[in-house]
Amino acid sequence: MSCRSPIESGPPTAAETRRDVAQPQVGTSVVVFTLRPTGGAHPELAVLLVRRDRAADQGRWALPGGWVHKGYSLTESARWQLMDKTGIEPDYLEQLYTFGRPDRDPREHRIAVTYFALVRWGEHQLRAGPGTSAVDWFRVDETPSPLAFDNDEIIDYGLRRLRNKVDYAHLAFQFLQPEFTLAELRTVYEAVLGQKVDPPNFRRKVAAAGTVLRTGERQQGVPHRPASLYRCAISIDELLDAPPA
Amino acid sequence: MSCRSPIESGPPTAAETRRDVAQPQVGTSVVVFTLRPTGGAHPELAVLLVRRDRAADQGRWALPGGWVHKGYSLTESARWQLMDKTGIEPDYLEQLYTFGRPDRDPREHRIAVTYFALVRWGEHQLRAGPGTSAVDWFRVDETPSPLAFDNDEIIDYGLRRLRNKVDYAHLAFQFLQPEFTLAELRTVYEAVLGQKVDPPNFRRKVAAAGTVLRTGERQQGVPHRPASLYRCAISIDELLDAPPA
DNA sequence: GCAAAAGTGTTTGATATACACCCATGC
DNA sequence: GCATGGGTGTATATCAAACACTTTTGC
Repeated sequence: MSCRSPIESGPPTAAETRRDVAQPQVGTSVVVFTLRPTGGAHPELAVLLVRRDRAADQGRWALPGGWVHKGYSLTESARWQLMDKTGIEPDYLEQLYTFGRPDRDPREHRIAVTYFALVRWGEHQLRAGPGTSAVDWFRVDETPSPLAFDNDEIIDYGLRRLRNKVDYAHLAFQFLQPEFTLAELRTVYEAVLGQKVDPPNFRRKVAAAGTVLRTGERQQGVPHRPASLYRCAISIDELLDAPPA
Repeated sequence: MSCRSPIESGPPTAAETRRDVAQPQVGTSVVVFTLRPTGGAHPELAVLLVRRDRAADQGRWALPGGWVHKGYSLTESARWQLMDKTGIEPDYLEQLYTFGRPDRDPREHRIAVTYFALVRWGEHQLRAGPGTSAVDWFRVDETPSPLAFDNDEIIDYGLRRLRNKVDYAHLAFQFLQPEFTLAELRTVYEAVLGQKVDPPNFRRKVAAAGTVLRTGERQQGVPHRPASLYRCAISIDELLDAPPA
């Protein structure tokens, strides 16, 4: 218990500035979330996993990803690897964290630049790509344990980020159609946060934030008073992956 | 203005999963902040830069950093490169973001895993390391413009992160001795946030947060009522670089 | 009318801010 | 005493939560 420094481990090897020494491999991994209908009124938060077809944790489920190639940005790499391995092209993609412990992959030192992505349920056709024997969605609290490598840790972190950002930022729209009711928006919050939200207070909150606009249209064919429809009032470009804003 | 997707750029080349294609180089860069006394009552926030001695933006000031070597974690790499290039061994080191646009370095595609670090003024001896002709501190709002590569952008992001975390987390202690007065702690906040803070309210805020403890000792030799001394009540281990907590 | 969910209003408490005021020390 | 900053108290505004209540639709 101290506020001072615990200097860790020992000094490095001899030549530290030489660039001819071997570097770790670099890859991307993506935590893709979606909101899956349950039949009931409460959709559930699900994460996308692929079943590994190759050595090192073969048969285990893992996050989709792949290598980073020279000449392509990290975002491009993540997007393309995700498309290649799973068939999914996400609208929203944001960098999470970069994992680089030498022992996180048993074969060799491999750095993972991780992303998290949000997609609407049903808009994407799953297709298992090279190196994977299956692709599927799993409830975030029911992933097949243990996942490959340090992927449990990465999902935990992605989930934490999603929960932190959903109310202050405007990620919830990524799970909905362009027009939606406030009740639908609220169920997104509830599924992400894992708890009930008071409808009247939620209404005031989003109204005060100014992130939604009434379209003037109303819901139709429901066995109760029809709700007003809304659109999001902000551009996705305002919150895309750029970390420096 | 849309909440839907702007799919960017084109598809990748042919074989996406081959690992024998060239990968970008991987390095770390560190944004080191300190609180530098000014003679007056208000210390100023300063950032550490090195003058580049080699090709590609030679002569420009840049963030200290270097390559990542196989077998060492990213945190270790950042810490060692910082020690090697500047002589500084920071207590607090936290990952910021990973920059990887292919054009961020004119020579070749190079990924930068960036960190930010906090050190106490006067505790470290600056020493220019290999590849650098000088090391020095600069006020955050008076860095020699333009810095090398995309380093201005990286510093902006680090500063934003520091400002966001200083009040809710407990980074301010990293700028102070183990025992300090609340006035000293307040000047840290003021220097980081760039604005005045009301002393009575600040006192209540930190008291309510429970992040400080009275030592029972008091200031001595000041030409006014002596202030109580405090220690931080939390371990640095609780907030070190681990992103997943 | 009744059920069900939309939508409005009100009360309450917690929290942030502004600022008046007293306290303890060196000179 | 007086100046200076340490430290306390208090009034106000703002915001969040809880919940009673009214409205509008299908049946």
